[in-house]
This record gives sequence, C-alpha cells and structure tokens, in this order.
Amino acid sequence: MSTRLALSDDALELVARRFAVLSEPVRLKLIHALLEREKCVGTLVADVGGTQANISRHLQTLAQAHILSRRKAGLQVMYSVADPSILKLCELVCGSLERQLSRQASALGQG
Amino acid sequence: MSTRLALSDDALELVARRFAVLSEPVRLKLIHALLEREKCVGTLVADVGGTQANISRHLQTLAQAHILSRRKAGLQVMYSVADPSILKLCELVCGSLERQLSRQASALGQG
DNA sequence: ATAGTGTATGCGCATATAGTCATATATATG
DNA sequence: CATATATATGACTATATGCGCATACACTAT
Repeated sequence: MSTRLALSDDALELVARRFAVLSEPVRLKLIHALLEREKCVGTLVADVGGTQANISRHLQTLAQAHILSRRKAGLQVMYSVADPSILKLCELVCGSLERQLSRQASALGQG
Repeated sequence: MSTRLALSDDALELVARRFAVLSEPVRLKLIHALLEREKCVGTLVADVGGTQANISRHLQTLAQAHILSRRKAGLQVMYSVADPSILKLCELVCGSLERQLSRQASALGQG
C-alpha cells in the first residue's frame, strides 16, 4: 500500500488547523523564544514585544494546539515547547524558503 | 553559537506566510491529489470538489507560494507539486497529531 | 470570424482572527 | 482584610480571506 493514507475531511481539518496556528509571526517568535528555555509570560512579552494581552492570547492558542505546555509557578505561568516536531517543521520550511529564494536570486541574475 | 539563527521579522513573515498557505483544507486536498501525479484544473475540480472558480484560486495561491508548478498544455493548465519538502512537512504534522490524539485517547481511557 | 471549452478573475458577502483597551481572576504579601 | 503583581479574558474594531456568481480571458476548431 501507499505511504499516503486516505485522508478524511476531519483529518485534513486538523492538519490545516495546525498549520494555521503556525501561520502567525508573533506565534513563531514565541516558539523561537521558547526553544531556548522555559519562560514566563512577562519574559516573553519583553522578548517578543507587543502587549501583554496579545501575547497571552497567542500563548493560549499555542497551548491549546499542544505545541506549548503551561505550568503555573506562583504568580507566574511558565510556558515551554511541548511538541518536539515543531523545530523540524520550522527547519523544513526555512530550508525550502532558502532554496526558493536563492533560485529566484540566480534567476534574476541571469535574466 | 546556537543552531538557531536570529530570525529577522521579514524571515518570520515568510515562514508564517508559508504555513498560512498550508492552512486551508481545500489546498491540502489539492496537494494530496497532486502527489499522485500531475493533473489539470478540471481533474482537480472533479477530485477535490467545489466550484471551478474556487479551485482555480487555491491553485493560484499554491503556485504563487512555489508549492505547485504550472504548465500550460493547450486549453488545459497542468499543475504538479514543485516543492518536495511539502510531503515531509505534512507527514511531520500528521505524526505529531497522531501522537497527540493517542495521548488524549489514553488519557480519556484512564480518566 | 464564430463558436466552444478550459481556466482565471472582479466583485460582494460572510466569517475568522489579530490587535487594543479595560477589566477580571489568581496568587502572594503586609 | 487590603494591596500589589502576574496573567487571562470580554468587548470591540480593523483587516484578511474563503466562497459563489457572473464574466473575462486563452486557446482550439470549424
């Protein structure tokens, strides 16, 4: 049998939803900041920028998608990357984009 | 130094944009249908469903993102998957989702 | 040129979502 | 208890985007 399973509509929705969660620059920044180490909301606001409310919302989105995990520590809430595949995902996309851009650059050079 | 490069805002926008392109079920269906072989628009409309106009728009989005390539053949326009990393990307997400769902399932079982 | 077929696109509607402001909740401290 | 700090959330606005309809465009054939 093929490596490609017959994707149900529900499965496609899940995959699409996951990509959607990763489709916001602020959320990518948060993930990037958290790849270094676990951090609290206040630290992330300082690292990433923007209002506390907005950062909090994005963190909630990422946690609901099980990309981040949440841990309360006194007054603070600590977030960390829960899904180890996220890094490879971003690396794949970055690699693909780099190839794409370098092709475009050389095409411009030869055009 | 870290394996993680200092991502510029522009780079983050590009990555986010790529994830956004992959965040629509219809576009994922199109990619899935095209992993089998190159197909024309009419065939894709038949395979994926929906109106011709909508399919055409989604194909344009995917082609502009250099995920699909476009080739005219007489009256028809043939589309095919241009970015080989797409398959790995989707497999990564699917694998991650499967782990997530099975964890949730067993958690329900033990709850 | 005219007709026919396959594909793309302008327009409008409905909806989703990011962002901000003000405020609510939760926990710690005096 | 009151107060202070850290985080989350309700309400709202602005923007983006998916979809369908009608139509335009590209190509072929008679």
